[in-house]
Amino acid sequence: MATISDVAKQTGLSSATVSRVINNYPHVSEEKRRLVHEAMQELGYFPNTSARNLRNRKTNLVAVLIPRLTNPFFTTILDGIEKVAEEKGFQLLICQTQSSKKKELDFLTLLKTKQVDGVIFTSIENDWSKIEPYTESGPIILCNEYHRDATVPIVRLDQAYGSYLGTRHLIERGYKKIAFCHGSKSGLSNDRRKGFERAIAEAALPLNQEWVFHDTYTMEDGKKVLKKIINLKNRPTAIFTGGDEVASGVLKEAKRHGLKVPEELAILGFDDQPIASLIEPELTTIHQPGEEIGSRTMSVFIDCLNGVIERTQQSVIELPISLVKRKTT
Amino acid sequence: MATISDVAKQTGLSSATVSRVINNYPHVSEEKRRLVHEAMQELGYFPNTSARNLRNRKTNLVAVLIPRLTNPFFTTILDGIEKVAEEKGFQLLICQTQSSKKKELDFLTLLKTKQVDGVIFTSIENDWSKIEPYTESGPIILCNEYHRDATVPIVRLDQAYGSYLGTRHLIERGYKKIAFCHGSKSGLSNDRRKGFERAIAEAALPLNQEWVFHDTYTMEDGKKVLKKIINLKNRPTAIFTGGDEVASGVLKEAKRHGLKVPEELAILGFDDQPIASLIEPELTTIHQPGEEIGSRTMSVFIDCLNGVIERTQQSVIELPISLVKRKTT
DNA sequence: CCGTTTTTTGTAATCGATTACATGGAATCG
DNA sequence: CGATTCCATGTAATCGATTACAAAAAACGG
Repeated sequence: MATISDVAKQTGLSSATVSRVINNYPHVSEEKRRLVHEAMQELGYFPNTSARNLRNRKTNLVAVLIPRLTNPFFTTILDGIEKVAEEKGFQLLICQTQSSKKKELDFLTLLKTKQVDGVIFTSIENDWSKIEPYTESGPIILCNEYHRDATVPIVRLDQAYGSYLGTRHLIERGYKKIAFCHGSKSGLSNDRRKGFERAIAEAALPLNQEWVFHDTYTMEDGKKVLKKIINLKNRPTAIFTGGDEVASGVLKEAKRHGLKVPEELAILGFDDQPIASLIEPELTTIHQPGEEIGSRTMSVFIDCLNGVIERTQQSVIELPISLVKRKTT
Repeated sequence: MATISDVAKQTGLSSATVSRVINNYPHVSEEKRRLVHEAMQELGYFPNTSARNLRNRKTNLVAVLIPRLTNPFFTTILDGIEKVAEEKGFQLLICQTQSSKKKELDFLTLLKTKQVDGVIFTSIENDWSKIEPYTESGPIILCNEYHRDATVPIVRLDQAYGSYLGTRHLIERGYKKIAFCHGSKSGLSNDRRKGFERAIAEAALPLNQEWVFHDTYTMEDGKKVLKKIINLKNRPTAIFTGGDEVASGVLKEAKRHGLKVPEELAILGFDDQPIASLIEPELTTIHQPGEEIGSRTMSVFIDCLNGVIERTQQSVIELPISLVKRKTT
C-alpha cells in the first residue's frame, strides 16, 4: 500500500505538502496541488484511517447500543440515527447488548480506548452510577430512555403522556375494566404505568391487581397474558399492552379462543410498528416517532461534540407522541 | 488520558515491558506484571485503539453493507453476523446502502483507507467488475447474493430450488393458473424466477405473461398487484410473491375485495418473516434461515482473514431452504 | 531598491502503541 | 568452572498520518 511519503517521493515534494493537499489547506500552489493529485491517482493512494485517527484524536465513529437488532422499533431508531450520521460523516458501530448489563458496560470501554467518539444508548440496563464515570471520556446520549440522575442529554418521548392518552381513549369509549401489561418495573415501562394509573384515577375506575401483568415483552408473552385473562372470574373488557408485539400476541390468542375484538375485549398497543396495521383487526396503538427520535439524537450528539450542548449535564428534548385509532378499541 | 509511557514512568519500567504485560507475553516476571497492572488501574489507563490499529495493521472492524435497516430479513442476517462477530472479537460497522450503487462503492473505500479489515455484502448493486478491484485490499464476502463472476467466497441459499419447491407445492395442491411476482431482473429474483419456470414447465402448465409482475418489493406493491389481478378477465388462482411483505399486501387487499384465501386465491410468500405467522390466514412461505446465513458468512470471513479460505477466488456455501406450509395455500 | 508582509514549502516532532535487536544476569551442563 | 542457553528488560525504530516552526521565495509599499 502506498503511503503519504510514497506520494511525497513521487512528486518530489514533502509529505507536509501532500498532507496539505489532502486536507484542502490553503497556501499550496495550484501546480503542486495538481501534481499531488496525479501522483495519488497513479499510486492508488488512500490515507490510512488509523494513522489519521491517532493524530487527530478522533475517529468519527459512534457506538450505538441497542438491545436487539431484530426488534423493529429499535431498527427504526437506528435508521434515523444512521441517516443523520451518514450525512454528517459519521459511521456507526453496532453494539447489541441483548439487554445484558455486562455487555452494556463492556461496550463502554470503546469510549475509554478511544475507538469511538461517543455512545448513544437506545436502552439502558445499568444504574446511572455505573455509567456516569464514562461520561468524562466522551459524549453519551440517551435516546428514548430516561434516568432521573443522568448527567447527559436525553432525547425522549413522554411515555407517561402517551399511555395517559391511550387509557383516556379507552375510557372515552366506555371501557371500565382495563387491564395493563408492562415490562420491567423501571424506566419506560414505569412511566407508561404512571400515565395509565393517572387516567384510571382521574376516571375513578377500579384498578384490579389481577389485571396487571409483569415482564411482558414478546408475542408469546401476549398469548400467555390472554390465557390468564380467560381464566379470570372477573375479566377485564380492555387491555393496554406495553407494546405492539404483546398486543398482537393477545389478539391472536383472543381470536383463537373465539373472543370478539373489540366487542368482548379491546386491545391497545404501543409503538405503532408496521405489524400494527397488518394484523386484523388493525391495532389501535400509540405512535412513537422512531426515526425522528433517532435523527434528533444524532443531531444532539454532534452538537455535543462541537460543544454547542453541554455534554455532562442533563438536558431533555421531548418529542410528541400520539394515538392512532384503528379497529381494536 | 494516560498513555503507555505514563504507565512506564509510574512503574519505573520501559514501555516495552508494559506492552508485554498488556498483551500477555511470556518472559515478564510476576512481580513487574503485578506492578504494571496496579499502575494501569491507578492511572485509569486504557490502550489507545487507533495507535494499536496503526501498528498492528488491522482494526477488527468489518463493514456490513445492508440495503435497509428496517427490513426484518436483513436485520435477521445482521443479527447472525453480529453474534459470531462479537464472539470472535470483531465489531461491525453499519453501512446502509439504500440500494444505491454510489453509496455501495463509497463504502468500499473503507477498505482502501484500512478503516475496516473487510466487507460483507448482504446485497449487491454494482456489477462485479466495479467491485473486483477492491478485493485486493481485504476480504469481501457475498452473503445471500450471487454473482456469476464474483471472485470471492459466497454464502447463499439455493433460491431457484426454493421457488421450485414452492411452485411444486402449489401445483400439487391442484392450482394450475399461477401468477408470479419478482423484484429486479437480476440476482436473487432472477434465480427465483428460474425455479418457478422450471416447475411450471415440468408440469406443462401455461405461463401467462399477464400473471407476471415486476419490481415488487413492498406491501404497497403487493396491494397494487392484487388490484391488477382483480381486473383481469383470466384471473390466476394462485400467486407466488417474491417475499412475505408483498404477500401480505396481496393478502390484505384480497380480503378487502372479499376474495377468499386460499379458496379463490392461494398465496405463497418468500422469507418466512415473523409477520408470516402473524397475519391471517397464516402465510405459507419459503423459509430462509436468515440468522444462520449471517453467522456462516461471518465464520467464512474470519477464515479468509486467517488464510484458511482463499479470499480471491469464488467458493460457494449453500444453505438449505425449505417450505413452511401454513394456511394460504 | 530595500524592508516588510505574505505565500509556499520543508524539517522534524508528535500521536500511542508494538517489536526487532541488544544486553546483562541467572540457570544449566559437561 | 567456562561455555551455552534462557529469561527479563531496555533502546530505539516503526506504523502513517498532521502540524508547529522555520526558512526561502514572492509580492508589496513607499
